Amino acid sequence: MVTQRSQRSPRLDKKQVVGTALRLLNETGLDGLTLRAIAKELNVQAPALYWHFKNKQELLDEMATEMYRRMVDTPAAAAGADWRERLLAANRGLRAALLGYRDGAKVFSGSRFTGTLHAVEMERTLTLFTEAGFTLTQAVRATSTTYAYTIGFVTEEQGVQPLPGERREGYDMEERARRMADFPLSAAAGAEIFENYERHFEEGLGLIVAGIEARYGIG
Amino acid sequence: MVTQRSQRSPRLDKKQVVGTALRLLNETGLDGLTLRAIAKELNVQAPALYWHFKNKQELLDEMATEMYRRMVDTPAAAAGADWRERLLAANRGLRAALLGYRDGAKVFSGSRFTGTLHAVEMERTLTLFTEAGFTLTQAVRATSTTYAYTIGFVTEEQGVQPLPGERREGYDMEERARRMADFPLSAAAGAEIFENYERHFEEGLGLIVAGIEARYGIG
DNA sequence: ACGATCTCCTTAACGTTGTTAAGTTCGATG
DNA sequence: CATCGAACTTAACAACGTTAAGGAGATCGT
Repeated sequence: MVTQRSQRSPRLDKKQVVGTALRLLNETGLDGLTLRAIAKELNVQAPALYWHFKNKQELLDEMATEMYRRMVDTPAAAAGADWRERLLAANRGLRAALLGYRDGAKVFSGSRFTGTLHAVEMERTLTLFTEAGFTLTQAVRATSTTYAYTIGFVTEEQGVQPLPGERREGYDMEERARRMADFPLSAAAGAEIFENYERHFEEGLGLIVAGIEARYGIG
Repeated sequence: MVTQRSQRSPRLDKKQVVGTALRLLNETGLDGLTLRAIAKELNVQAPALYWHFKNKQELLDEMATEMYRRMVDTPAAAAGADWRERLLAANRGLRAALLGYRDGAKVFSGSRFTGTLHAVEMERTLTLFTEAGFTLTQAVRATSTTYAYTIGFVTEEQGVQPLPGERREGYDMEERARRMADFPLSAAAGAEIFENYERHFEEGLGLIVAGIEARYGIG
């Protein structure tokens, strides 16, 4: 039987698969991201992927790691000499990275990093914080509190707005207003919550930074 | 053919299905929570569930709503006359509710509430906050910042520790210490992060509360 | 009392999914 | 040039969510 590979493409490697999967993620969403779809995009049959990955979760782990890698490579996300600038930049960068992919927050929080890049970055951050006067415990709590906030925030955000510009079905503001007729404050709050995610995120992040300053006495 | 129902149980209703599904969730996890498994538990065939729910997502939405309902019914979670006590109680209650079910945070953040109970509760909270001196915008941001934090925190927590006491594979502390040999601060931070979730959560929540006080000037 | 109707479930089946087993191609190596 | 291992293929499996069609049993109007 004739070989099926219509296109004589060079051999697959992990990086290529991960890159294709990430690109496809934006078109299909996490639910639609099947191994067969990824394989088709690579002119390959689905089981071929099992040569490079133990299973789908391992591919997802690699995707999350690649998302993180690209985030770190973004100059803005790694900037900041002062601890406060760094904290802001890191979390803005994280949010931007997650928003860069449909269901980005879900992929991220459902996977585990491979390699040690995240450790390198963590070490750098903790060093900067302890040198700024934080104890190690304080440094850990400051950074992981904002981290949890950002992950939670974007998870919510992408539940409503899968990609910037799009809007998930069932989030019709008019219909919401109708159901909220008996709850005036909540109705008014809706506009605050479901619009202007950017500003909303900044404000929350600012609250946490203010709390760190107040609580740990480091201005 | 003889009827297959071995046990002449009374008829199904939504509440019963949701309750069974929630109980089963703790045994199987979200991945193992199949319609067939739920149906078997109810001595029913899988398609029977489609009489009560449009699809699986609608059942998950109902499960999330029921989780919320039980949370609100817990006295501790609804307590607090002062805004600060209320904020603490609400988020401790939320975390406890999520930890009550395996993959609770995932179920919660992947679903949408049905009914208007959450609106009732939101209205109550926003009323309390505005009466305490917050503007509506401030009230919304204070509450939803802590909400995002809690969701994000427990998502992380359950990624490592599916149920209190259990521990997901791949989170062996010894092996982690070995990989972190070149990153002393991060290695030391590990103990801080992966143990003592309770205290860690409280500390982060405290940071946000302190930030709200500092930023909005409401003591 | 009795057929009609509606509710709630059953059986059967479909297409898709992740994954495994076994065989095939092909470039590098001895 | 034969050999061998890496990197694929085809074929198949069990399990999943979901739909279609039908059947039992209570309820109701007459």
